[in-house]
Amino acid sequence: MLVYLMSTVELLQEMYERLHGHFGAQDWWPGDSPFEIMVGAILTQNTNWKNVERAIDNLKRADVLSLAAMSGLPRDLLAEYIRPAGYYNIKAVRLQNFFTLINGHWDGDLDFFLNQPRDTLREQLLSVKGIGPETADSMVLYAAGQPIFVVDTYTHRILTRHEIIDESFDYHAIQELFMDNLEEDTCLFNEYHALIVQVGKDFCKKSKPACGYCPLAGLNGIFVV
DNA sequence: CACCAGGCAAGTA
DNA sequence: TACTTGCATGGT
Repeated sequence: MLVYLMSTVELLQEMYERLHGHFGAQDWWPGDSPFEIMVGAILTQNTNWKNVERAIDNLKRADVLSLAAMSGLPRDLLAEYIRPAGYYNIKAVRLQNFFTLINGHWDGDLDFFLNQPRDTLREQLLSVKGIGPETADSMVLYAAGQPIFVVDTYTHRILTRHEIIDESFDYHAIQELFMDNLEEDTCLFNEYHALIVQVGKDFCKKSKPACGYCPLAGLNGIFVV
């Protein structure tokens, strides 16, 4: 009997096709402007998106959802607006650190900032205290529209449960796995990450490995119980 | 009631 | 280097 093992390229393509076939296009990121997307990226850290929407809505109703307006807010007031997103004191500081980068080094010109070469842009974002790899990559991909693969906890959990990687793979290793084996395509990376989040929410919760009806069941020959 | 959500940084050993 | 902890609201 002949056993055929998929290559990594085929595996990641198969995974994408299954997810896209099951969930359809996700059309991320929900946000009306690059600035809103970047604010949302900081607010959604370890936080349900629904709560982020409440915070964004507060900012919109106060008519301060712009770089100029938000930069001028005292920290306490900013924290009050974003309270529903949780961690509001820390996130207020993180937002202000981000504003300082754009205003200080780029004279408040967000479009110019976002049009830098990808790796330079990523480095600048990572230099901000409060912007880590996932937040930076979310901004690069969804606000700047430049091709980079966003990794999150669901990505790590799904890949380990299907024995595509072992526990030791860190953020960068997982990112390389996708980027070395897929076409460097903004639209593909955009959809792929969004689909992973969706299948994670529905089928791959931390304490509920109920993947019986999961669209990824049997991927890589592994039927997760 | 416990647990989780589209992380990150600082502290400890 | 490799864990652990603080941050905090709102939903299930």
